Amino acid sequence: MTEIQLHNTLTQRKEPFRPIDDGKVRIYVCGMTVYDYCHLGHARVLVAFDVITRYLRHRGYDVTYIRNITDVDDKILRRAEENGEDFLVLTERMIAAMHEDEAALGVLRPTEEPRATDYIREMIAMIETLIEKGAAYVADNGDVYFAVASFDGYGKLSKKKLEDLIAGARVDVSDVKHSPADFALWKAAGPGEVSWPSPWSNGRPGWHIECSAMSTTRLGNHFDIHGGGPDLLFPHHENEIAQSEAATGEPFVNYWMHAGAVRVDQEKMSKSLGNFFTIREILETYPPEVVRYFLVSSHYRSQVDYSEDNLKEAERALTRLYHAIRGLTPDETAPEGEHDRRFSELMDDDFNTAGAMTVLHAVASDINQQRRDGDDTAATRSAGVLRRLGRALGLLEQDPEAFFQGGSDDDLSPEVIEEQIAARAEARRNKDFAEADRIRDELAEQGVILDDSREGTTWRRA
RNA sequence: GGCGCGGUGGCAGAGUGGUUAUGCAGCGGACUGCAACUCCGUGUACGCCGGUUCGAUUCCGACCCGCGCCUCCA
Repeated sequence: MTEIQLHNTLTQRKEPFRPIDDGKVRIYVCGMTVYDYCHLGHARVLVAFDVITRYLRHRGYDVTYIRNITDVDDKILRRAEENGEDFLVLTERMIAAMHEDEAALGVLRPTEEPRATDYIREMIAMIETLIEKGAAYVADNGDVYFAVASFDGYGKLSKKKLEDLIAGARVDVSDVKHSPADFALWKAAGPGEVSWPSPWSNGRPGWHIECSAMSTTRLGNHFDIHGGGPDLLFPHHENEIAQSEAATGEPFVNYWMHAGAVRVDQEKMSKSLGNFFTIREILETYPPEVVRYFLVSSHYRSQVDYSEDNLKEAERALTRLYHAIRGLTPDETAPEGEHDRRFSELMDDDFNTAGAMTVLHAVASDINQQRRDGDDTAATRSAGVLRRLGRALGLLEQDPEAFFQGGSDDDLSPEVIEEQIAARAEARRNKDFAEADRIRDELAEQGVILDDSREGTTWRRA
């Protein structure tokens, strides 16, 4: 068994993965800010780290996976105000929606999902420590800022130089910060704004401090992996390192992992650009597992382009895999063989899911051949291998019939389809091929495709 | 401007110092009443220019192009 190699943003290269505690992995991923529905970019991160944690478990690690929920911030408060609702009502609704979306995509729930509002006390304690250590200061207006210049390693993750950041910053004469690069740990609230009491002002936490407080509280000061979306690298993660290491005096995280961006029409999909597709929108057109297949079929660090063609292709490819196991009872006790070995080799190499996908297709080819040769025992075993490998990626977990025939209530019912198939079989027996073809065409128009075989006719929805 | 990533066959997308993944689409054949599905066969691609090498798509350098971050954003 080879050693897992993973790409570390900190060192910008692949490194052998060695957890701090043998056999245990502690991982923290920055989750959603819950003021709107999840878009495909969120799905990318959700699925990427779902695959990573699934695979680490598949390899036998005891994984503690923490993914936070940011349930208080300026965007949330603004949106709640626009909607004329309490921000807690908004965030509860969005959290429920997020859980629905991720469940649809086959994303397993993290070990824990801490919410920022439950960690205000820990954040205040951390800020107090930072002030005591001289790494933070209280501004005249009651805000608290992190003094970036006090932290030697600032910029080590994003490879930025402090001088450049200061030189490039916009000059704001009214700014209460000592340096333009300093960032807020605590923001004093205005009249009527949501706030919590603190030693400095009634206010709310800055964005970055919540992740430092939640990650170190749940996982300890020093843990293995920290992940997130590509745009969190700077400033969010850079600031997390500065705060956490300044406060604890310990190294924060060993491996930083960042997913690639999702693009649409040559531009990054993002909320600020307004060009995003929400997960629920996409699921109106494509089965959830197709969306997952699409995401998993490229490497987590590479950029992906959302397009109808790409989703359709993913659908055809996934159909091929399900078709291979359709009608079989996969034997998952099948001994591990060359395919398992190759799959692990690829996945060990920085979670190369795109490569691993070729193994799934190779197994599907085996199955198709074995079935054609009438070797049901071999086919059943191969199907077990396919199921096993698929599960490590969160794919092929459905009953094939559900995948092929699942539809909505306004679709043609299975009973009607079966009747039509019987009628067509009768016509074929009578050599009335015109009638047989008419029935087949009619079903096709309603999105039902017939597959004839020696054993009879099966159907699936287009 | 600073920092970083990438340019692979019709498309998507892995990978490798020499035997050219995989999927989709296409083409030929088998199967089929005809199709579909499936099977067999078929495609010699690695931005440009130099260098290293017996040999580079793969290593090094320059260049061109695209993208991301530098502001809230997964």
